[in-house]
Amino acid sequence: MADESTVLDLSQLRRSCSSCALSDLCLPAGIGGDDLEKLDMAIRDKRMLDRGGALYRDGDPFHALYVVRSGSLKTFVQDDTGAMQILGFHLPGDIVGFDALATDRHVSQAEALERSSICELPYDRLQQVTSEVPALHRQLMRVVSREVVEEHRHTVVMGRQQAQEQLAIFLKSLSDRYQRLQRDGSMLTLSMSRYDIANYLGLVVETVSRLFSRLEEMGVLEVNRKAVTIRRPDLLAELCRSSSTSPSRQRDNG
Amino acid sequence: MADESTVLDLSQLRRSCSSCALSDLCLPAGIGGDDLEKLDMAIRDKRMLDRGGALYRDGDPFHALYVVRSGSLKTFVQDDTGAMQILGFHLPGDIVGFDALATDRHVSQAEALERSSICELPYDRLQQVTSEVPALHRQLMRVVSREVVEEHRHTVVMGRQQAQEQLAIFLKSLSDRYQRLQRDGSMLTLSMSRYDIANYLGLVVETVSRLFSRLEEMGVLEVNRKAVTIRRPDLLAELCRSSSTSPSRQRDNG
DNA sequence: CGTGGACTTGAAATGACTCAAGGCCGGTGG
DNA sequence: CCACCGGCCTTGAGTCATTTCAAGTCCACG
Repeated sequence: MADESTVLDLSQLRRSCSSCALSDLCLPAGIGGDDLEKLDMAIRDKRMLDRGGALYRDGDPFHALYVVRSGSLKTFVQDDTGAMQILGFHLPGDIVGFDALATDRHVSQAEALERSSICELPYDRLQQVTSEVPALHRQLMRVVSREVVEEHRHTVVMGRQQAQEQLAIFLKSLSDRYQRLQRDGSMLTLSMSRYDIANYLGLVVETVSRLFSRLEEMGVLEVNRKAVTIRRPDLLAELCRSSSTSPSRQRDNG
Repeated sequence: MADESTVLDLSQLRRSCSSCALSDLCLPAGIGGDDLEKLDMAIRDKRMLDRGGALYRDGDPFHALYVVRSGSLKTFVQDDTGAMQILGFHLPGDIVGFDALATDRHVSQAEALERSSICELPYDRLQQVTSEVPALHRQLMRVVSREVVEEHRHTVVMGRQQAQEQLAIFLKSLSDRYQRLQRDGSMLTLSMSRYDIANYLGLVVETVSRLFSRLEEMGVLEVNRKAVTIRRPDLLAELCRSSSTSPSRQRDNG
């Protein structure tokens, strides 16, 4: 799966949403034949990023949206002291860069977690196509809305009081995303570090490490560095909503 | 401020983005005269909500975006057990409802925190106008991008380890929003309950209550139920980045 | 004036953090 | 090929902030 991009002929993959396995996940979803050709015209050459390579940095002028083709990214913000907060992990089919639309400058950063291939969608070309293809406009709004909903999910995870619950939800959601990509949802390859996971969840790395060990002891997971196997999906699902019985968060008491 | 909406003539306010004090904050920002008229056509009658009144519920079919004109809202999700997670608090000029664009159904809820006046923007009309006014399309993307960035901010707050820091940032950000609305940023009226604040930050209500007391003891705030006065903005700003010296979150160690 | 919900406060329990040490692995250079 | 190094990860012990549990107060409202 990791070397897919190196095996395929790069030039062949240029401008070919129709031939892309992700077409029904990312932008072209629900867009017909002729319009798809027009969309292809808006896509610039793919871009390869090595692990740690930056797709964009805080303050960069906005000029494109990006689709992950293979590999994975993290997006994050850093405050003036250099403290980082991870905003999301992005798998193939995910689109990043929406943060810059408001101010024409990126206000977050995107970085490859492993060798990754990225589709670049220059925004001026995209706008041009959008004006010709109303369906694409609608689709673009859908995609950015998906982003909003995805961040709601992140908020819900961070709002949990129990760290174990947070990690369980994180793993389950990763598993779900794997399945949507036709991968085996029980065999996760965590391209992000434990530090990243901890940061994403608002925890410290030791807590995350201990939780992995605990979940392994419980027989839920089999952990081997970055390779995590979900042995008991049923138990994992259980843990996602276990101690949600805390009364203060229980209801809508406004 | 709370009775502004009742003082003004309701019918006069209908379809009048140009006469709205919020015009440079919400959708019409950066849209010229003629186009503004067209936009006005997309706006349906205003809607009043009483405290606790629902603007939309989880599962409701999508048909409009909403602008807060006066008052305030909270948006939140509830899981199957009824546990709530607050996603945001929304002041005049804020637009809500973007969550539904992806699936044509709302996947969150919006509820008034006090008597509030809402502009309704039926999406089909909006789309119609959008096709005639390209600048509006661009503006719409800007606005939803602002939403994305705003949620990033929420994520950063929730990621903090110290509850006091979280509350300080929450109050400071509320103060900043007040100032953008030409209000006195040092006199906050918390229309949301302590439960809501706690939930929004991922804490329990007792912790929030204690923190208010502590901040008052420290001379930072003067707390009087829902009325909070910021006595020492300098100290408050200090607290926002105080204990950010925790090493695990410090840098980008991926 | 009484009731109920929101809020506050105290005391105790606990789960996550901090600090510290050690293990593991991949990469590098001899 | 092996030894060394450094970063990532794990584990342990102790501390502490936050949660939990339990009263009790305040205020709005009927």
